Amino acid sequence: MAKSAGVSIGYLAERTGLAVSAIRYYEAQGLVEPWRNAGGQRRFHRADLRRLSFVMVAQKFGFSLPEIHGFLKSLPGGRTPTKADWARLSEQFRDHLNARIETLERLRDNLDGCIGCGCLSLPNCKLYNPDDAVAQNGQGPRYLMGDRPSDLTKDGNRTPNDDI
Amino acid sequence: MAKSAGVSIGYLAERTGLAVSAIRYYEAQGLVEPWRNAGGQRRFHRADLRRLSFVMVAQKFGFSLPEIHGFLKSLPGGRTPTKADWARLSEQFRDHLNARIETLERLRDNLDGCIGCGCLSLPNCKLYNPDDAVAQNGQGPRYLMGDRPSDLTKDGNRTPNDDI
DNA sequence: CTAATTTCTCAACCTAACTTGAGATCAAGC
DNA sequence: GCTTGATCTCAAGTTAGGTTGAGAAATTAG
Repeated sequence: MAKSAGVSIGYLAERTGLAVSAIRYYEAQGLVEPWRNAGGQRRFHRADLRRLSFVMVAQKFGFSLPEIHGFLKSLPGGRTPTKADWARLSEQFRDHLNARIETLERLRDNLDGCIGCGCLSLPNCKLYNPDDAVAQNGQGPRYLMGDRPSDLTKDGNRTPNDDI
Repeated sequence: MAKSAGVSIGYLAERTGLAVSAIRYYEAQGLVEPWRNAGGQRRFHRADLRRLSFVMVAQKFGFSLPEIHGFLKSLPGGRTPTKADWARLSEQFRDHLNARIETLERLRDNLDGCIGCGCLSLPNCKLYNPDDAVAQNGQGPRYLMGDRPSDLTKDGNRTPNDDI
């Protein structure tokens, strides 16, 4: 059970293709927890190679680093994902991915239904529904196309075709 | 043909749901081009309501502001999109969306094929293919999981099961 | 032993799409 | 005329996921 010499950050960088700076950043985010050698340099477990690979795959599936942190913490003892862990986690991955695919398909279908409908001017346009937002940028616009519900009832004297 | 009084930035903000600051930002990006009144305040064409709506929809479909700028500039005379313009542009939107959906589906299918395969350790894992990246963040890791091709041939003395 | 690599820390920079704040001016209602 | 409220400019801040650079110390190669 003696703690082996461990591997250097440069080794992990070379093996994973990650930049050294990225690995340090991941440490800052709590995704890996190296110890230090006598000279103050980071030493990693060999298993961190798998851990970092897991991070890379999870990122590819659209998870944020905090979410990935959550996955890793959810493992018994915070261990590096094993084959069995991976089988369980990959289900979550697929659900996540399916949800994203569905959102995009709904958006596409609404677009199809909107071609030639004069769309951009209609309050009842399906693209109007804010809940269907792709929502990949947290701070995007809150409404899609004017006419908040209260607007129409409050403002009586507009010439209908004057707007938009 | 006299230039009408135009509408204020606050009016557009209220009608579109955009923040005033966002509309100013869009102006800085060249998406709208208001003129100024005597007091130096911005005045917009009513048609800019449709123009901004177009920007919002296009964003929802995953286009960047520079790309949207390109769409708007491509219109005859740089005009605000008409119904016919919209029909043409929406085809591009759909193509864009379909491409994104396909990428995600490929990723999901590769995941399905990988469950239980011990995946994260195999250089021939399908998730390894860098070209399949979701690529929504421009500066993600360049390789997925260690073992760059040259690595295996160069480094002769590794114990196979020692890695990852 | 010396030179060349690595690694260290820490702050600053990067992109995208905005927001926030300060301090000043403009426009509108009474 | 006066007081709100809207608008103005311009710089700086925000989030995510890192990168870059400076200057110093550790490690490795020969």
